[in-house]
Order: sequence, then C-alpha cells, then structure tokens
Amino acid sequence: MGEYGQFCPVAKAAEVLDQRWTLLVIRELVTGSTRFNDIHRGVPRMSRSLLSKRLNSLVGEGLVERREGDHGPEYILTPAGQELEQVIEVIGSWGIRWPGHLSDHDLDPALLVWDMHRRVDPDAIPPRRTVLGLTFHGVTPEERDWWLVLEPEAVDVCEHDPGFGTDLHLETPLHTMVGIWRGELGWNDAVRSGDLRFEGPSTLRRAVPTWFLLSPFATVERPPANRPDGRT
Amino acid sequence: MGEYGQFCPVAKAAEVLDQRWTLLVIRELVTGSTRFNDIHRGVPRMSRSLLSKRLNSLVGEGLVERREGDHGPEYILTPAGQELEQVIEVIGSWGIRWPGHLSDHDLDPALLVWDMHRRVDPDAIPPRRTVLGLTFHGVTPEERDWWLVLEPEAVDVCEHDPGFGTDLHLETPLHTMVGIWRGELGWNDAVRSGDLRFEGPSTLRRAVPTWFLLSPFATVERPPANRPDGRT
DNA sequence: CAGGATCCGATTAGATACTG
DNA sequence: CAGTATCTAATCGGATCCTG
Repeated sequence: MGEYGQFCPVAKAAEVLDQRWTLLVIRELVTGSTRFNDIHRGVPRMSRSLLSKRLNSLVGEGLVERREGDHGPEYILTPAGQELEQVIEVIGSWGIRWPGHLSDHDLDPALLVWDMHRRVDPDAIPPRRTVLGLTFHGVTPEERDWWLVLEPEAVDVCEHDPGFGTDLHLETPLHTMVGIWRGELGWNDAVRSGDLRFEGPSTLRRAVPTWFLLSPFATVERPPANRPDGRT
Repeated sequence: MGEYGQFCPVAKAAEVLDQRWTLLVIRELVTGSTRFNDIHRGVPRMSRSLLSKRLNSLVGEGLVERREGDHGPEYILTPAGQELEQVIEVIGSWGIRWPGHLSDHDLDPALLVWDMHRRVDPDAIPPRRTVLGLTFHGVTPEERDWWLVLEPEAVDVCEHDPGFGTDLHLETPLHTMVGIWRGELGWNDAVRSGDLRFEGPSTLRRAVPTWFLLSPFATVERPPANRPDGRT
C-alpha cells in the first residue's frame, strides 16, 4: 500500500484510512476502548501483531496517543483522531443501508456479545446483579453459550457459566439476534415468530428489550428497496 | 484483502471501500466523470488495467452501472453509489484538516490542471474564448507548461500550445498554485509575495481569481494549530 | 477510445513462537 | 497483560503488450 501521489484531500486521507483493518481499529477507539486487549476484542480476527503495528502507525500519523496509564498502556485518540468519528458514522450509516446481506461468516457471536456488553443501558437494567444467559443456534459448540453479568457499574462477558445462577435465559439463532442488533427486526417480532425464546420470570423477559441500546446504526433509515430480490 | 468476518456496518462498508484506489475512483464518479478515460485522468497513476478491474468490482457490488452510451461505455453511480458522496465529503473534509503536509511527490501538475478545468465558473469567465497559459516551477520540463482554453460551453486542457494565442499567462511554483487550490493562501497573497506572476491585460489579471471555484474542500475550516511545528 | 491478458516483483498479512 | 520477532505463502499492483 501506500501513497497515491495526489494533493487531493480525499487521497491524503485515504492513504491513512485505506489500510486493511485501520478503519475498524479506529471504530474501536471511537467507541471508547483504550486498552490493547479491549481493542483486540473488537477485531478478534486481526492478528495481535498486526494490531500492534497499526496502532504504532496511527501514533506516528498523529491520530492516536499512547500513554502509560496506571494499569498499563492506553491508546487515546488525538483531536485529529477524534474527528474521525464523523467518518465512522457516515461510513457505518452507508454500510447498513447498502452492502448486500450478511454471510454466515460475518456472524461472529463473540463479537456480538462483546458489542452487547458495551451497549447496555445502566439505567434500564435491574439495580442488582442480573445474569443473562445466551444460547445461539447455528454456531459451533464452543460458540453456543454465553453469559452477560449485568450490574449498573459494570457489565461482564463470560464464555463459561459464572456460577452464581442465571436469572434469565435467551435462546435464538445467531442470525436472528444479529438482525435485532442491526435493527432489522424487533425483539417482539422474533418472539412472535418463535425464533427467539426466553426462559425466566416474565418481568425480566419483558424488560430485556429496554436493557440493550442495540447497534449505533440500528436506527438508520433503510432504503425503500435496496435489494433486487426484494428482501429487506 | 477481502472480508472482515464482522456484521458491523462499518466493516461491511470497509470491505468495499478499503480497496486501494477505490475511494478515489468513487471520488471521480461523484465528481461527474462517466467515461473510462475521463475517470482515468483523475487517477493518472493508477494503471488502466487496475481501473478496469475496480470498475468491474463496483458494478458487481451494485455501486456503479455500466451503460453502452452513444459515444461508448459510460459508468454511472447507482443510488447506492450516489450516497457515497457523503462519505467522500466527510473524508475529504477530514483530509484537508489533518494529514501532514504535502510531499513534492503529491504535487502532480497534470492533476491540478485537470482539476482546474472542471472547476471553472462558466458565468465568470469572459464570454468569448480565452486562453490561459500556465507555467509551473519546480517540476520536470515536460510538466512545466499548460494551457487552459476557456469557453462558456467547454473548457479544454492542453499540454501543448493550442496555437491561437495566449490571452493571459500565469507563472508560479507548483506548490503555490496547489496551496491556492486547497484554500491555504489567496491569489492576492501569492501575487504580493511575488510567488505568482501574471502577464497580460490587467482586466484579465484581476478577473482570474473569480474564474476558478478552487477545490471543493478549499473552504473547509482549518484547525487552529494542527501542526506541532506551527506551520499552517 | 476502451479495455483484456500476462508476468513478475514487492508487500503484506497471517501464523507461530517468544518476551517482560 | 501487552506486545515483538520472524517466517512464509499469498496476493496485489504495476508495467508491458495486446485487441477490437
């Protein structure tokens, strides 16, 4: 990769943003992750060595500052980097409207759960610790079961049963949950169609849809008919 | 390159836009070029075979439609492609504010003149044919001299003297003209500093700054001090 | 004008292993 | 936890030449 040899601002920006994975790393930083491992959880399929390299590049280009925090290194967006939030927003808004539908390979449960964990509305969840169990269909056995430990101060993701009881359990094909996450169908639609099932007290069941803020792009308006085959 | 394996809209968009040169090709299409050679003049350092390949990809992804026009093939943005104008705008606005300063390699006179030719204000130029000669310093001999033939109906770029007389001549270092183009200094600043010199009738001289609309990003507001070294 | 085909060199990204 | 180092296979892009 590299340079374009153009004075055009679009070209100069592209020289930075074009690089594979760079836009997604920036998305993570814009989202608020600052620690290496947190950033990596947002781009799990990126090798750690490449992530390291990209972060260094971003520091060199003045978009990111690396700080030695009390608990280890932190990566913070500089003013130049912060302004890329606009870019992420516009690209994401386009990206949910137009590109073709998702392949199975795009449906990564680890990523979904990680996303869910950081879009919890602390004011909506119960005041005391609540464990939400998740079971996805259509995935490998290791990716089937997840737990979210919800507390107003912090939310944790577990790949194994945390052990102190599950208050509510949710079971659904992965693509249905992703569809909900992307705003392509509502919680209730999924329940009514039988694709999504809860197990647990009905007060909790009814409350779940308020707990999660969904994808930041879920509310982007969709084109009337963007698919030749008529699918929405 | 290729896929990211993420359902995130930013990732899905990046799979398309990430590709080297793709953003610049889209910029050309957004700008209004439809013919292969016209598009290529906007990305002269891209090989024609790669441009062909990229255009085919864009057609396959539904961003571009290829039509057989009366005068040959035409590439037109689909609705999905047209919406990328927002993306180009935001990226370019960022790109003129933040990335470091231009290297000599970024200063391509052919590109500048091509850009100038399509940002002429037809209402501002003289009603009858006017030939503007340009001489750049700091470039190879072949890139030194250019002519713009301005007519209200059409503007032509020539690498050789078109032969019917030059009404006004402009001489300046290339980087100065690029600076003007990018809105980093004014025409009058350049004249006063002695970097830019006109030869020709003073009525034309005074009118030139109104003829060109400059880069679409020339008017983007700049950060107070984006350079550690204090340069603007 | 509008490309397609081919070849080859340069990069790059992924995998793996290792460190403080 | 937070990376770095190394190696290799794949790919990508540019240059060149060719076609209708």
